[in-house]
Amino acid sequence: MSPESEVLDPSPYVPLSPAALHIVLSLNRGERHGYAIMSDVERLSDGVITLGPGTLYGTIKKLVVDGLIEQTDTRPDPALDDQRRKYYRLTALGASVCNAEVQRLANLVE
Amino acid sequence: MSPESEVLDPSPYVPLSPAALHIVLSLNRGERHGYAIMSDVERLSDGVITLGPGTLYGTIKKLVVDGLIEQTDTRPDPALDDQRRKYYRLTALGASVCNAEVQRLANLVE
DNA sequence: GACATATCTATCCATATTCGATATAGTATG
DNA sequence: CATACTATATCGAATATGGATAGATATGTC
Repeated sequence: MSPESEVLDPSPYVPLSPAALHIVLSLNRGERHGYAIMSDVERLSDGVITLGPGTLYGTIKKLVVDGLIEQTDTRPDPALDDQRRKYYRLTALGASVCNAEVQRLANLVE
Repeated sequence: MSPESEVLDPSPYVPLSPAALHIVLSLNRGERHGYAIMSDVERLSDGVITLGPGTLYGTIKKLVVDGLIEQTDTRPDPALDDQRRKYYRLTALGASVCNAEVQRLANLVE
């Protein structure tokens, strides 16, 4: 077991709360800002899952503190950008936790 | 749309809370009493999911009130029984919600 | 430009959910 | 009987969620 794989051990973070799971799954598809995550989750779940602002920004803050996601410096083309936005991406740890959660859920549904 | 299928509409109950989901999934495999549900969930999740007594019995009570599960009258062979146990099974509504949840999670993990 | 509307982040509070401690009692084993 | 395990149940603390509200920026339209 290499030191790196120990650092990336997802077990302390699984299971994720439902909100954290959906945020991580959305970021697993690519970098996004908060509001885009919310829209993404609602669209992909056909409106079944709706993250209120309290849940969205509160959970994002917690995921940053836990080191599962991080804010990015890179901004898109200024013509498409919006200065209010904060973009996030999965960390290596976050990707590890995401994979573990997907595996757990896949087992759950057989 | 028949009246029956409207009555069994799972949409007001999805998504289930994580604890409710695991209890319903366990009962989908057969009738069980509370403590057996707890052991079942822990075993099937390789110890990742542990339902404390507060979560277990509190969630069972809520699921009964909502009509997703119901207590059974039938007891097993007295030699194998334990009078303290309360056995539960899914209702038709509970089975409908279980299917909807499994479908939702399957979509989530692609 | 002026104006209304939509986007975007954020906090607050009420409610819902979960965890762990504690309690009580039946059952099994030696 | 004595001990450990099984089984249900409640309580309070901690955590998670939803909805109201706010305020700032961006976009569309006249």
